Amino acid sequence: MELRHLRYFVAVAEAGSLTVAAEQKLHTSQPSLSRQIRDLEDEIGARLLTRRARGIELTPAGRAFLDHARVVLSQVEAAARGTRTGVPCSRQGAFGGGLAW
Amino acid sequence: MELRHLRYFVAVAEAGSLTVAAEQKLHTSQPSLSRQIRDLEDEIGARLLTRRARGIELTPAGRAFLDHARVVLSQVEAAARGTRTGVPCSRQGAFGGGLAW
DNA sequence: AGTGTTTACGGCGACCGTAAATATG
DNA sequence: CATATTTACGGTCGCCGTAAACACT
Repeated sequence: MELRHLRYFVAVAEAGSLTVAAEQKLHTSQPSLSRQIRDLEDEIGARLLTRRARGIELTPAGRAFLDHARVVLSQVEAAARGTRTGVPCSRQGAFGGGLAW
Repeated sequence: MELRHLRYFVAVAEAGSLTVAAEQKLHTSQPSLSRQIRDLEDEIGARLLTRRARGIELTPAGRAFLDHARVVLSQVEAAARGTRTGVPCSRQGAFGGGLAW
């Protein structure tokens, strides 16, 4: 698993559609995104979203994983910025700037 | 940045050497590892370790980032396992099993 | 039929491994 | 001079994009 998978999954969950997430949020092709999400589900070993005729819907597992993914991504960003600027993590605000830890 | 960079950096920090980390922990080539660490430093915008004649040493920024990286990696693992098994994150032990969040 | 996702397939970029070069004590 | 890291250089694997096929309403 790579951060790319988390970024892709969050975008899909927020857009509610593979097509919309690919074109408007990730600026990649929809088939490529479909493959990455499939790979993520295979690695986790659980179905994260149900494919419907009009977009997708999150499974319970998908909703749980979405929370995890958001936290991880925000913390990665906070780690990079905090390390770069020398600001200790405990001084950073929660979410959008990462959690304090 | 990808999780690969975090995994590589943690291995190097724990081994205290690019060579040892590459051969014994990551089972990859040392030059490839060297490049990935360099890329990570470039993206963060800070030197994470000082190259010495006998292995490496962490900079203050490196020590800070190491803490971040460990937390992120453990949370990613916890997210995957928690989602797979259906166990809510709050029921998982801290470290080695990820933090509760 | 129309929207949306999946599968098939070729191209290209990035990581990787080997080998040579550089640095440090 | 020995150890360790960096740079150079091909090879190969995987991601990406286009096109066609499939599913559902």
